[in-house]
Amino acid sequence: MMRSRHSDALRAAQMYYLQDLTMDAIARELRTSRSTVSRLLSAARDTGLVQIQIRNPLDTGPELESMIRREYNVDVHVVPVLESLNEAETLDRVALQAARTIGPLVDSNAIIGVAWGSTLSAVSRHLTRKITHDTVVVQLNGAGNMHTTGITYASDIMRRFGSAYGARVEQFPVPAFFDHAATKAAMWNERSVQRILDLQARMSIAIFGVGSVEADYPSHVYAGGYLDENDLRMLAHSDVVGDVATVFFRRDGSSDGIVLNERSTGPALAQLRQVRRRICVVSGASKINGLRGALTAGLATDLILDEATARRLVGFGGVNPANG
Amino acid sequence: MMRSRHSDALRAAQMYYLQDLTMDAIARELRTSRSTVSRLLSAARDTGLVQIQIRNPLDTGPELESMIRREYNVDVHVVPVLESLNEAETLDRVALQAARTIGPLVDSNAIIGVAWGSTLSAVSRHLTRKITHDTVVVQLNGAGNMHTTGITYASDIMRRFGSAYGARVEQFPVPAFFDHAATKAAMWNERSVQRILDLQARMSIAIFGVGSVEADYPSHVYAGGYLDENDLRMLAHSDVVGDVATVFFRRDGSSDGIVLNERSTGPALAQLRQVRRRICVVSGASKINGLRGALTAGLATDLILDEATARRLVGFGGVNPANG
DNA sequence: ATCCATTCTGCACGTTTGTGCATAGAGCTT
DNA sequence: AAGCTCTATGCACAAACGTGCAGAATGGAT
Repeated sequence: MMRSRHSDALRAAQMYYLQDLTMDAIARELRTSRSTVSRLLSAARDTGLVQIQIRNPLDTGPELESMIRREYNVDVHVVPVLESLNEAETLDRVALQAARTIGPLVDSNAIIGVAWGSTLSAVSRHLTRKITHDTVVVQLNGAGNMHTTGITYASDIMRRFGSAYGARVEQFPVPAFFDHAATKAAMWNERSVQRILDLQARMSIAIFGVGSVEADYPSHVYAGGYLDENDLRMLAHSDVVGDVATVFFRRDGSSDGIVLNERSTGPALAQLRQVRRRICVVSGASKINGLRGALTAGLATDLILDEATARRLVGFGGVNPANG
Repeated sequence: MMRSRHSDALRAAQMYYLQDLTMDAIARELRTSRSTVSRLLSAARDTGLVQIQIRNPLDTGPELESMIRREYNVDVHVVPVLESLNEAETLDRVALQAARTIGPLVDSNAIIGVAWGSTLSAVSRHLTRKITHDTVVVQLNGAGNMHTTGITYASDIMRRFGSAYGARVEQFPVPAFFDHAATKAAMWNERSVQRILDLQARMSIAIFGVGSVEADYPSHVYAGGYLDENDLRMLAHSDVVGDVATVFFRRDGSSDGIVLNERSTGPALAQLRQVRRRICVVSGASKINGLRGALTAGLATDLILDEATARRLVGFGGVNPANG
């Protein structure tokens, strides 16, 4: 019969996770083999039928988390990672845990704003499926640059989000930065663009990393041909420490008077702050300055980051980064 | 150091459930043995650090559930149970799954109304701990009868709820039924009683079973010395099919004119319906008539019941009970 | 300092679970 | 119906896991 696959997975999950039966016992009840049950359960996890959450009671959590929470008024998820791991492995584990953490927050009718970048790309590879309805994934900022339209790169990320949650995907086919602010103004009056802007204005969840000017290996934005020498010099003179979705800010969280933002296609910081749930994912301690700025700017409601970075964020463990 | 126990459990849980590391790998990172990690994880589950939920996508669930959902407008959790199990084993498995299902719904600042009875007693034995703050567990109806004050029986249930969620427990030290409605009216003006009534009025969650007049082995209420022959005769003449928290109702969900209710200490059905989340737990197909009435009366927002009963509820599988 | 009681730990063993592979079955085409 | 492809199943083995037990560690009490 057709009922089998999905419905058996549901039954198996209930019996396994809620009634503590062994797979063997479940196999007998479902009249199948134990290995099938094992696979049913694994399917149940992969499709989001089983949701596993770790909730750490806010006040009893480790010192580190509560310090960050207090200082920046943000929900922190510190990802335990051995300090000996290299950047790539760390990113992978942060991304995996971020994906698992995000899953339960996504619900039907959500409008999910997604940025792009190496962090988001890693996260998008680890998303677990979850069946939702009328969910929309909308791209936060353009991805084109002087060399490519950026569409494939950014759209891979978007597509993964979309298929994980069964959501409609709305791409934003513009460059990351316009050459002229006037072009942006013109485009922003196009109805095709306004549809996207309207979705962004109604986002219920935003997911993004941070770019940091001083990062060891600089974010895409600062190295990938998005900005010319003029731009970079201008950034240096504006005390910019980092960006979120290609919108720049200073150490104190301010962004007024940064001319590059007038040509950027990301949502203004003030608009981003309107979003109910703003999830920032950070891996790698070298992003610390950008992260500090983003948090000071109040851009995130939830922060997922690796342990080493968390430690540096509150100032102990590791070299305290020079800052000017 | 002291950080160890709780905080290690948290780290272990994150690494195990969110990063898919093996216990072996976690043991190495935490510099301990694999068996310790196994125990840490089991502690994490027991203390509610790890929350596992089964969410069945509403529209894709098995036919049975959606039929009930449509007909009674209630969130259904059908507990898969072999038909060959006896009543006690079925109750145990329903109760276990109910306890696991309730856990994630309980949050800080909740006011949880709890009824008593064999079902609730079973549920209370299976609750998993979860750390919350300023949560209150309040008894829905008195438990005294002609022979005992009922305090130990009901309070065992209440105490288990209280300690599972770290909640304050408010007992309701009155008989299940007053002999005279006037006594109830007088008591209801007592400030000590009003404190309880006030809590009940502010409940955010109510958890109860149903009593059914025609059950194979009748609920406590109908056999336990709570009602005298007069009362029972009166019930029969009022077409009563069952009760929730010792408040009676008819097959069509109505309860007006049932005089016994004027002497009962449970919350009026209209008041119960005000509660945001009303969880009804039912095990045993013989409660079918009471259950139908309760659902028709709109008493529950969530229904947890065994498969056999669910099947009878929608009319197939098993003898359709005679009704008058 | 010593003793005791309690809790925690690691080992060793048996149990439970994941998975590669060969086979059976389902669905389609001709 | 035969032939094909693609998926689902069960077996068998290896990996991962839970737990009784004995010894180590901890924290009082004397």
